[in-house]
Amino acid sequence: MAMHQDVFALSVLDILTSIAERRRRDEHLELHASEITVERPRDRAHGDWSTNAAMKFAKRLGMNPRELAQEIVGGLSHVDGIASADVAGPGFVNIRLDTASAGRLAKTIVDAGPDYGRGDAFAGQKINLEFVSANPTGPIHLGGTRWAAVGDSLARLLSSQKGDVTREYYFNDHGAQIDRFARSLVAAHRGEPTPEDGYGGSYIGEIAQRVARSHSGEALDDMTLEALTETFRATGVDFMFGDIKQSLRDFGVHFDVYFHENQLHESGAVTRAVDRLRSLGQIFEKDGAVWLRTTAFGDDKDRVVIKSDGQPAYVSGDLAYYLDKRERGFDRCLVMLGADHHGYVQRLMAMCSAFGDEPGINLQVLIGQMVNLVRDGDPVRMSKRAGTVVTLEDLVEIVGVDAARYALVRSSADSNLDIDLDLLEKRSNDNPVFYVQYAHARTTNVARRASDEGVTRSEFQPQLLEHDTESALLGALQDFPRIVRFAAESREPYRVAHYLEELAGLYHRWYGSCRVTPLGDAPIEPVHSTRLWLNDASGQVFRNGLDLLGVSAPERM
RNA sequence: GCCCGCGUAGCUCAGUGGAUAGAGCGUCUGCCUCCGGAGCAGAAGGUCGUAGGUUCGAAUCCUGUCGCGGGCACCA
Repeated sequence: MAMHQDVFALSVLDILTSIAERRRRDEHLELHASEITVERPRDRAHGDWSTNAAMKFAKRLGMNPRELAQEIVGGLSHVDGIASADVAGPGFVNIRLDTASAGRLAKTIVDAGPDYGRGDAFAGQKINLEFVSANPTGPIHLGGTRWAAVGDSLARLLSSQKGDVTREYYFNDHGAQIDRFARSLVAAHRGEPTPEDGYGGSYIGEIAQRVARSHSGEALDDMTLEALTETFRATGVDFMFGDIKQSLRDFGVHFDVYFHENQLHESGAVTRAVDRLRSLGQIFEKDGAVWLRTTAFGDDKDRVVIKSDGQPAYVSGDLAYYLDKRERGFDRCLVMLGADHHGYVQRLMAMCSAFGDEPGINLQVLIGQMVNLVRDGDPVRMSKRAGTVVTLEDLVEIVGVDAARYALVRSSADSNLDIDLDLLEKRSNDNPVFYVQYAHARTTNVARRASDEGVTRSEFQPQLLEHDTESALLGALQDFPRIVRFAAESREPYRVAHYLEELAGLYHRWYGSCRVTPLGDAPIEPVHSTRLWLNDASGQVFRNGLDLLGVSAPERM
């Protein structure tokens, strides 16, 4: 498929080079294709493509920008596929495609089908994407839900670019928070109040009952407190984790690997990681503890790896886990963390450097800001099951999977997000996700009607796609592969959602202006079948885009 | 005190140094005699927190400052 953008950039480069040679100023000039940007103008009235090359290079060529722009226009007017080029404003060059050249895209997309938008930007890369990783001490809260939606979508984006992606969940079943969870279960079982540092919420009672039922043949009451706590710990964690997995499945998110922290400690991986760092000269001992010299890599203080009581500190698990991922062959480890863990990032990066790896390449940490549910302008904090936090299940129950995933994935993770339940729940028809889904449903409906009336994709005459709304729609359709690639590279799935909303608007406008089935008894003409190609191409892009977000593309609504 | 993120329309948010700063919702006015009105056309609504700086050009980059959120353990 010819990428107009790239072709035009090369043409501009040729023109600039020949001007430079003519003016014998090439000895002062270094021209690189990467410096020339051919972009979509924000305002479509300015044309299909636009370049600011004249303004950027005017000084270096010793010309004024508009004069240079005029020369570029002269050169571009002979390029294949260009209908016209004009100088505008301070020296922009605006390019307009001829309609046949632009319209051929409709057939290209239909022929490519689900492959339209795929690329190979991440070909050959083995990527580990770790996300959610919520502790099995309670249901997944909203922050984890955001990561489930964003992480799953990011995995789809990276895969669409030929990345070899493994989705991984780090199951933290080792530390003190599990002890508190176990004590809370035991207290609930015995009808005692929740321990001061324990977990509240009705789910604790539920899990405690399920644990008791599953051990009904055994004499729980005769056990020592220690044995009882051990029983509730092991079985309770299993139940809790089963619930979490079920919630994620219901949310449409699956993981390839559930990695248990326990196995790092049991397999000696922690010791091996420390030994490795020691041999690299990054370890020292002080006050009876074993330290990692993270200050050598920008951390604000050194970190304890093995505490003076001989127990491994929390970091040691991450050291071992990272080394394990690298040994499993992942060149790129992506880790998604909530904003409440962002203080940890510098430490992780220092750790990566200590192993001799490159932070930002071999290890990248993505931080997501907090999510709040809001109703009537006030934060919603109560959950039926968990008491003080809102959970994934709560959100899905209220608004459904599609609306929940879409709302969480459509904003940049860098922003604190307030989700308005009034909007998602009461007026769900006006929700952006429905706007996009309806556009898709409309494409299938138009195709159905066309088929009933005898309009088929028998003819394709792209020069007939000449309406303003058609060139705007084609322009957006052509952007899709670029958007997908950019979203994957910047790890920002929300860009796909933003794009789809824009595309939906353009499609609806086109629908209002251009008919696929003729009015009344009017005959079926080539323009109708050609428009059916455009309609079906639009539907295909909606499907491909929604699929990248993990949101369904219904045929009827 | 130090570190990270964010301050853009009434609300929720886009805006990859470019042209008149955008979308959805909300408000107001039109459009169902034919492919689904969950739609379209139009109106109103902005000191891009604030003060400087860099640049031909700044919402965007830099510095200060104010506000909001989050974090600063031999806890996990």
